[in-house]
Amino acid sequence: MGGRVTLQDVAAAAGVSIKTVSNVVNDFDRVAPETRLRVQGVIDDLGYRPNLSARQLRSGRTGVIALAVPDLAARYFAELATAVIAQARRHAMTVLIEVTDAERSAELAMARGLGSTLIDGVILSPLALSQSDLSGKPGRVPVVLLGERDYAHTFDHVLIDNVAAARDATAHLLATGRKRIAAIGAQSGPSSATAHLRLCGYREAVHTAGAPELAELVAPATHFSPPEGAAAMRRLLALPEPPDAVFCFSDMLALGALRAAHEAGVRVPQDVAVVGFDDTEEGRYGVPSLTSVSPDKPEIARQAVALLADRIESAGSQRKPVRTEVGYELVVRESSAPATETEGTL
Amino acid sequence: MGGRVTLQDVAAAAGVSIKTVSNVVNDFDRVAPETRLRVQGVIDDLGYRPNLSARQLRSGRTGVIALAVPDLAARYFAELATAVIAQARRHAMTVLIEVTDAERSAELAMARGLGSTLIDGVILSPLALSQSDLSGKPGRVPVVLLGERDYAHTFDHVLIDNVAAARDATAHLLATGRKRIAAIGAQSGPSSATAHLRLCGYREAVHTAGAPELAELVAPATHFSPPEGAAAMRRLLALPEPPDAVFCFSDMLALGALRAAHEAGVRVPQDVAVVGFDDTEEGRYGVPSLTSVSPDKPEIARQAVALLADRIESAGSQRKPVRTEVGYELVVRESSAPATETEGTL
DNA sequence: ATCTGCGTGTACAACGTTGTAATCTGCGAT
DNA sequence: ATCGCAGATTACAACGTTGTACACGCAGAT
Repeated sequence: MGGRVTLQDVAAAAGVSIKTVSNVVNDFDRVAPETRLRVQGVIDDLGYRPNLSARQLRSGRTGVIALAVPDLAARYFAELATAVIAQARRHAMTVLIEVTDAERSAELAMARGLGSTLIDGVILSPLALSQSDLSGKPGRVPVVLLGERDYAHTFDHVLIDNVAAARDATAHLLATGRKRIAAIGAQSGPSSATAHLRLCGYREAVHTAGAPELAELVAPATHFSPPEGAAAMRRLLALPEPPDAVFCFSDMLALGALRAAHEAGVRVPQDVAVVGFDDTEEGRYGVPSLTSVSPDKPEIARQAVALLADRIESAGSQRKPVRTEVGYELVVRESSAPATETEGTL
Repeated sequence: MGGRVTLQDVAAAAGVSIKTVSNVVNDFDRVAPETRLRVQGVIDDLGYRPNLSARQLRSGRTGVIALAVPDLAARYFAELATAVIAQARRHAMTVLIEVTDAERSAELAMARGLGSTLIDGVILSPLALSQSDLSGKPGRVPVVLLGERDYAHTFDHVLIDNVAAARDATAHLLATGRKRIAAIGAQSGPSSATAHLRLCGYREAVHTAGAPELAELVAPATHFSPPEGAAAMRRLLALPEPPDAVFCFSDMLALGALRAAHEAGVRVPQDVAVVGFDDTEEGRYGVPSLTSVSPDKPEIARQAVALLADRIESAGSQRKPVRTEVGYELVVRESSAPATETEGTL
């Protein structure tokens, strides 16, 4: 089993030429059924496995795609990665995961197709990239972007309607009778498409409801992490008139916020309702369980891999970039239940 | 920038032979300083990047290692993966992540070095593999195992002392005055090394303290997931004499247990203390925050990558497999605070 | 002036695969 | 019997890289 078996070896053992074996392996049609059977037998016996390097060298393909995410430890991306790996398998592709640490340079490098030469394409989840970073020429390899607005139609692109989702989440809080809705996760600068879109949705909902939009209720966060969420929540709770609901731009922020509320002796959802974004498993099993916007991750993965695979197949053909929108859902759990109904739960 | 630049192109532009460029790229010594400088300049100008496929085809290396984990969405592995990626970068290697879904066949395939031919080596975190599965011949590629007992010294191997860690965790609960300590996460069958070791540690501690060891207090769990933890906790709480402390074999189990306790109106840590294992971030930000055994993940990653890199470098040389033990720490948080001290916190 | 030797640089082959084009076989049609 | 033809198989080259072996030029030694 140890030493590599090559086409050469199989060919010798089967008494045919290398190319015939290659044809069998690749399921080409110009092979007589009986030959095919015999060769296949030898392949199985010897345990032949094609050398991907040689294959790529010849054909330009490796069957490996890269998934570039800001942070793998962020549950959302771990779940997304799992979904992408599963989808890639269905396309007979392997996934190489890159962690960009949300650094602009790293994301840019991936978008340009640098990184490993081994990859056929990239699925990139940009956090730090601005629109102008990507508007330029596409790089060496096919790229599919995830989760942002369409970057000047330069790349294929899978996203959810962040504005609508944020609006729905905020509207839900208003519908449960909350009046002072805060937002956690605002980010300034051009590099923060996601945060910006969610903030827009939040504002739209607040505006539609005729509620006052107070600058003091919009809390910034540099990272979408629990510590940032906790810090922001502490600031909000320290206000003279604290909010009675908080819409967090990610579940990690929300978990931090829950934590801060707990420490401050503020009850969730009785005193303040909390809604997150991403619907990660830790939110589902938090105490209280977290209401959250749930993007359809499997569908995102399916679309992204399909688009990338298509782009790879038809290399050269100049298909126009596609923008695919994927659904989401607001999953209501304890953290935003109307104050009256929840008393009994405890 | 689009079309690939090859050694050929650089050589032509610099007026030297292909091999000389290759020598510059690989930092060989048979190149005159001035030539080196000139060639390097052209390389930079043209943006040459070596084709890894061709390189491997020739030299047998890709600079890509695989990390095979049971489940990427499990926070522990996501954090571990992040650490491994960081370490690999320091060795100029890229990481390809495989998800085995804790399936024996998939783990076995990785251990045998199947999967992609592109990889130079594998770091495998086995869950379902039994000792005998691995005792056989090592496969095609170097393999480093994580987190289990030493498999018959066939492979390099990085682990923490699971028995001691579990013993410490349990002893900690006993030290805070708990009497009836339950365990969640027991698994039967030969394929469950981790669970088995942690159960041993738990038993040792209970035994040492002279406490009665009750079979009813040991709850099994097929997966280390929140739902399983919650189900187990519900069963324990339904006992005529429920436990006053629970040692969970993973943080995910513990989070489920916390959840179940909350739903049952049982207070943590006042009524029942909970300790987890893995020290994942969601445990740290849970309510209450989770006491947990914290393996030194960065060190695990460092050792594993170093061992693998060494094994790859010295291919052929028959260095004996190494067993490296890495430290851990019990991080005490709210979920196991002595009942008296915590009253004020709420 | 020739030889030796060292410091540089180069030609060639090979890694395992696949696309192209050529060859071979057998069979029906002429 | 010969030709043509289609199906089946094969030879060859090439992908980009690196190890081996050799060639070149120039110094100092003979």
